[in-house]
Amino acid sequence: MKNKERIETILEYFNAESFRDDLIRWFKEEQRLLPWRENQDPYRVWVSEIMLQQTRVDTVIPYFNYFLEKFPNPQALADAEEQEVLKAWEGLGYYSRARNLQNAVREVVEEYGGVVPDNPEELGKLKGVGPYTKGAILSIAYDTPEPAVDGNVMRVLSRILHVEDDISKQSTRKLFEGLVGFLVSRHDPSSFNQGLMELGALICTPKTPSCMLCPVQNNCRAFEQGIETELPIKSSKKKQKKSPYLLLLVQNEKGEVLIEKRPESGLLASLWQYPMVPLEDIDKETAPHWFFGEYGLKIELGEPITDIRHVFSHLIWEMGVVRATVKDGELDHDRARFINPTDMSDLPFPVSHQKAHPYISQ
DNA sequence: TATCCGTGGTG
DNA sequence: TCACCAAGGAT
Repeated sequence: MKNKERIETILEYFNAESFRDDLIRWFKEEQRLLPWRENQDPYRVWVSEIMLQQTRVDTVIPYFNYFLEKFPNPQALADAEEQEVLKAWEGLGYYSRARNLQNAVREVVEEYGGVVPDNPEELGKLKGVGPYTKGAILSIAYDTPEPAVDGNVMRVLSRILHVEDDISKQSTRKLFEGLVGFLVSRHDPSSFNQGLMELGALICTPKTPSCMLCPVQNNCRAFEQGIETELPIKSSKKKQKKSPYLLLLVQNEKGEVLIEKRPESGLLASLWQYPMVPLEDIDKETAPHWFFGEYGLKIELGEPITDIRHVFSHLIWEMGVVRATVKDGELDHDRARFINPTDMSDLPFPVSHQKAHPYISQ
């Protein structure tokens, strides 16, 4: 297995014993007192892990307390109406978590006598229980040495072990599960897994980690090299923002078409384009008669021609192309002019070709 | 594999 | 102001 070789390479000169001991010692001394840490009740651990998915600890605490007051055990949650459960979840977000949790709890009540399974196979089949939650329940509630890899763990171990894999890729999580599988304490897997997450939450934070306070600083390769803020590698999949426009083909009495020059700096600097108006700036009351104030023209909108979509790395223009004719006024603008369409025969023409650029180089 | 699912905090 | 998140999972 290729992953196994990588794991062995990564851990070859790593002092796992020292790391484990320091981490667990620190966790036992410094861990926050949280409601779900009062005992090892698998049901409480389960509920807490679901609530904590993509959700801050401070946000979860009051919900957790209320939820367990209302549904103190699997039977109580199984017997409740779904609307009752959703009501208790109201404001937490990701409401499918609540529905899945209740469905899974009902399955536990019916299939396992109300006892949360203590093995990976049965646990992993439950709705809403993925690889992380499965490992968290097994290790925290049942002291089983299973990896529980979440965002904290990947960030912490990326730094500790100097792993440069992109943590936004799903395959990377498997690498870290393999690494934790070797590193996890057989003696106290609960404190080890929780310690990794607690370290990520309190010390090894995303932007400005408190390395001077870190209990495992001596075993951190990123700190040793001064690159802790460079890790983890995470390809920001920030989705392109969509910007809807109206692209106007404004014709004067000679049949010429209006084009404008973009600003000299910024996106597509100094390139010519057909006038584009953000859709949100258009007053639908005045359409189709429209005073094109910026250019000193009064125009009348014609029929829509087509839609053009232009994708940049960081944004998307979605342009509705509309024909328009000049009704009145004189062009008065230093960065706009009318051009004879036949002069543009060799230039990209956005109307006739969907994939062509909406702007004109010159 | 990429997207979607919610909300409130933050630099 | 606003992108980026914070103990993921389902599809």
